[in-house]
Amino acid sequence: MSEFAKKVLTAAKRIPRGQTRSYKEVAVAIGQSRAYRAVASVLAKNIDKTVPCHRVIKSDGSLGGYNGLRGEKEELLRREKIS
DNA sequence: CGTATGACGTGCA
DNA sequence: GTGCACGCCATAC
Repeated sequence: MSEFAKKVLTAAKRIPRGQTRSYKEVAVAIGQSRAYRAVASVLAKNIDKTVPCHRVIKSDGSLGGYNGLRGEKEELLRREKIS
């Protein structure tokens, strides 16, 4: 796994439960603020269960994609946020 | 090695 | 406020 991907996954793991971070914020967190595109690509191809990638959303607050694991990103996030 | 694609973001109409 | 087009980085083919 590339270091970049590792950083992305780590950043995602650092996201507190009940909260969300935008792809751009994650990119900035790993030191590559302009790689938010790559962040999305990495997360898309690396569906790691150890990573709460469902907490990573778009900057405007939209859920974005999240396809692989459940497909119920909305409900999952909602449950975490409300709790 | 070069081209195309994607869970995006920002700007302009 | 919504929609379209361009730009960005890394990965896949």
